[in-house]
Amino acid sequence: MSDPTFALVDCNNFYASCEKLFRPDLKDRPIVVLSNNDGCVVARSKEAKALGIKMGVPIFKIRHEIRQHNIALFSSNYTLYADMSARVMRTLEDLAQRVEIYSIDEAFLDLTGTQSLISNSVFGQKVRQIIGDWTGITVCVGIAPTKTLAKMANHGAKKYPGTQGVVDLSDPQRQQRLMALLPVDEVWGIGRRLGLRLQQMGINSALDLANANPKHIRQHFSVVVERTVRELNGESCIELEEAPPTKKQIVCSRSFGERVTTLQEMREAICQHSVRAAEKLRKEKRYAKVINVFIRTSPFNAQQPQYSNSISGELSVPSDDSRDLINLAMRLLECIWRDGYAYAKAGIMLSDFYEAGIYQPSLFEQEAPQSNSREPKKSREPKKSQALMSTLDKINRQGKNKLFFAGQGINKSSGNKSSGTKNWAMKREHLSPAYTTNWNDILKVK
DNA sequence: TCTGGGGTCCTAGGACCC
DNA sequence: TCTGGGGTCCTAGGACCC
Repeated sequence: MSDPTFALVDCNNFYASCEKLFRPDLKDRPIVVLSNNDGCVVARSKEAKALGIKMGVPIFKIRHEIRQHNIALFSSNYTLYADMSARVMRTLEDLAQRVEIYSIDEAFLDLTGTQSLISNSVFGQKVRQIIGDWTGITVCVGIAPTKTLAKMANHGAKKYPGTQGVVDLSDPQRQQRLMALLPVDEVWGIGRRLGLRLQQMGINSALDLANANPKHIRQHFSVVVERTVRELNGESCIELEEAPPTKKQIVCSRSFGERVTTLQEMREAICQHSVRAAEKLRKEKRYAKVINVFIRTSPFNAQQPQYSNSISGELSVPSDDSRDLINLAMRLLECIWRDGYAYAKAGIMLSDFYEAGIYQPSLFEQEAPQSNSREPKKSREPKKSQALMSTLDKINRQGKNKLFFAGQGINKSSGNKSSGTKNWAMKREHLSPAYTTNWNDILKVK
C-alpha cells in the first residue's frame, strides 16, 4: 500500500470571483460580497483584501472606504455560487478517482498511489489549468500526506505567489519549514479560543504544536486537538469522506430585513422557515420528530429591551409533511411569543430523524400522524401526504414558490414601496442576475 | 439606521438505574 | 452518626468549520 496522499483544491475568493466572472468591467476593481440581509462582508476580491477590508466586518463600518476606493458591492447570490461550485466539482470528479466535496468552494482529492504516473506538483498545475479553462475560476492546490497538512499546503499556495498556486508538502523537511512560519491559530481545527490557550502554554507556531506531546495535549484539550497534532506529524487520522453523511439536524433561520413586532408577521416568517425546512427534510429522505422554534431581539442593540427564547416540541409520529411541521411550529411559537419587543431574528430547527418505515411508535402512541391534538383525530393518510408533498416539490422546482402555504403570507405592496415584498423578508439591495440558472438573465454579447 | 446562516463534534454534569 | 460505584442517557454549552 502506498502512503496516503491528499490534495486540497480551494477556489480563490470564490464568491467574489463568481461575481467578477460575469462583469469583465470590474476586472481590476475591488469588490466585496455581503452576507444575507447585506449585513457583513463574507468575501473580498484580491483588490479589496489589499485595501485591508476585513472578513466579517459589518458593512456600515466601512462606508467610508467603500466610497473612497469605489468598491463594488454585491448581495449574496447563492443560486449563482452553487451553480458555479457544481461546475468546479464536476470537473474535479473527472480528474481524480475519489473526491470529497468539503464546502461550496473546497474539495479534498485522494491522490494515493498516483505518484508513479504523475508528480504531485504537475498534477496540481494541471488541475489549476483545467478548472481555469473550463469554469473561469482560479484555484490553489495543496498536497500532503494528511488532510491537515494539505490544508496548510493550500494556505501556503495562496499566500506565496512564488508557488504558482501549488504546494506539495510530501517532503517532511518542507512540512517543518512551512509549519515554523504558520501561527498556531491558523492550523485547521484550531480557532481563536484554542489558539489563545495554546499560546499561553508557549505553543505559538504550527511547528510548536506538531512537537507537543499528543498525550499531554489530550489531557489539556480534547481528542480533537490530539488528532490535529498527529496529523501535523504526517499520521493520517481524518479520512476522505466521499458520500456526505446524512444530516442529523436541519436549521432554517434568518435575520429580518426590518424588525418584526407583530405576532402575525412572526407567524409568516416561522411558517416560511418551516416550509423550507420541510423541503430540505424531504430532499434528505428523512422524517423528523423534534422541532425547535426560536425568536430573538438584536443582541447588538443594548438600549432596546432584550428577549430571546426557544422551545422544543415533538410530533406524535415523525413526519416530512409541511403541514405537520407548520402546525407544531405555530403552536410552539405561541408559547414563547411576547408582545412589546422588536424581533431581529427567528428560526426553526428539526432533529431526531428517521428513515421511512423505521420508526417504532411506543406502546401508547397513536400510530398515524396527526396534525394537531386538539383537532378531531383525523390522521393523514401517508400515501396522500406523500403524493401531495412530491407534487408540491415538483412544481416549486420549476419556479421558486409557485405554490405556497397561506401562512407564509402574501406579498404586500407596502404603500410607499413599489417592490411589494414582505417587510420582514431579507434585504438584498445589490443582487446580481442569475446568469447561469435563468434564461432571462443570461449574458448578452452585443 | 446598519452586525449571516448552517452545520458538526466533544465534554461536563445531572438524572437515573442497579 | 454512617451514606458506593459504575454505567447509561440526555442536555447544554463550548469549540470549531466554511
